[in-house]
Amino acid sequence: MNVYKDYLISKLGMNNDDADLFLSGFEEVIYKKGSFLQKEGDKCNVIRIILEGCARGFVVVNGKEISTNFYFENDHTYDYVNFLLNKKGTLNIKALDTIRAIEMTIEALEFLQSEVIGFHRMSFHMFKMNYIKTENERMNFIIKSPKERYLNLVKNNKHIISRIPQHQIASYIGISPEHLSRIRKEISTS
Amino acid sequence: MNVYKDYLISKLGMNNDDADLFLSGFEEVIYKKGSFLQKEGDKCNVIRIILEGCARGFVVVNGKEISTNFYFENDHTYDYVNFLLNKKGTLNIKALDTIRAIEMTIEALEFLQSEVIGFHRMSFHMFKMNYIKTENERMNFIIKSPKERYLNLVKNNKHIISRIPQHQIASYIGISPEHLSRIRKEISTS
DNA sequence: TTAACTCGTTGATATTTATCAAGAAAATTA
DNA sequence: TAATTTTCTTGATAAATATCAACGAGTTAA
Repeated sequence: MNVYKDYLISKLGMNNDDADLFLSGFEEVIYKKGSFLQKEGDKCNVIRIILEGCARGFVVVNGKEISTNFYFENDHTYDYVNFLLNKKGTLNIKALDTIRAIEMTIEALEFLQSEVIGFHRMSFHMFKMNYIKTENERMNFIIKSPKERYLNLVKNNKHIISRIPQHQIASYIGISPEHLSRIRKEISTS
Repeated sequence: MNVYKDYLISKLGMNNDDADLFLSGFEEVIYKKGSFLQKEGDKCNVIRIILEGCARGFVVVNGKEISTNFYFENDHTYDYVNFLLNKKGTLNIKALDTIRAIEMTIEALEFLQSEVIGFHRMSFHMFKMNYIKTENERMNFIIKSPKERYLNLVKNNKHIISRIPQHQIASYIGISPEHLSRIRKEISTS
């Protein structure tokens, strides 16, 4: 967990003791490549942070898997929307590599948040960062063409380009795998 | 401001005194129809809550105005993403009606949030609700067709359908005004 | 009241994108 | 290594969507 502790301290500004207290609520878990971290219909009652490996969030529409998120080191993987709405999860999350993660029940997290104001602030902060990402992606669907959305990933999300299969990236930016292939060809010959 | 006070108490669970304290930081402002609440490049240093009327957020791309948000009673209209990133606003917000709103500097808000833990929790809560909306819209771009996105508005956002001109709704769901017109025709004859 | 403007619709056409089918290249497994 | 599966590419065609142009109905403003 030390990698994540470093992240809490250096990136999120926690002090050493708070970081230890926060991490004490977690348990380490391994997911094998191809296994599910979460299936559609599961209750979302655990928060999960990836320490190593990456995962893909997807929904199944007309028998096809459509990617909605990718998760990497230090990312949270839980279905926050359905947790907030107290509904069952609608998301599948599958390991693309062997994953090492830490997990805590949401009840434990909420207790920490209510007892230690620093945690509450930190949760809010992490949430804001996540919001910025989501809002930017939403705006990109309104404003940009598929080609521009792809170039945006190339520029700002190299980890997605380098670690995720191309056909899964395609659905993430809202196009077919064939079309993404042609967009890439067009880019490379210009 | 009493309408918004009722909203704070009944919908967001604040008590009477906290609601009064919160509202004491605000000043009431009127915007005439067609005027700008905010222009691209403005510093985002004020939070604004609409009491009456509605407004449209848009960006200009290739000389065309593309709608990115609509704001109604009780909505916040500030450019949160650019505020968080400490950048200049990228959004234009224009009054579609005469608007009555209340405004507070962000510094004043942050002071209240740091002094009164209830405000901090409330801010987080409002933020979460906003996040759910944004994330759902992002997912709709990935998963749903333009027709389905429009039907979704008809079902869940009647205030948008009834109060916003159709060609502005079109860009909001990522299509041309002509295409939305044809989608509507198709729906009405089936 | 007339003139100008906004809004929605429709048709013709061009462009973009999806779908279907096949195969090559790369990675994984037996 | 051979076999299998996954991934990516390409071509042909179909479907979806944008663009351009025109028009009429309402609204707003002079």
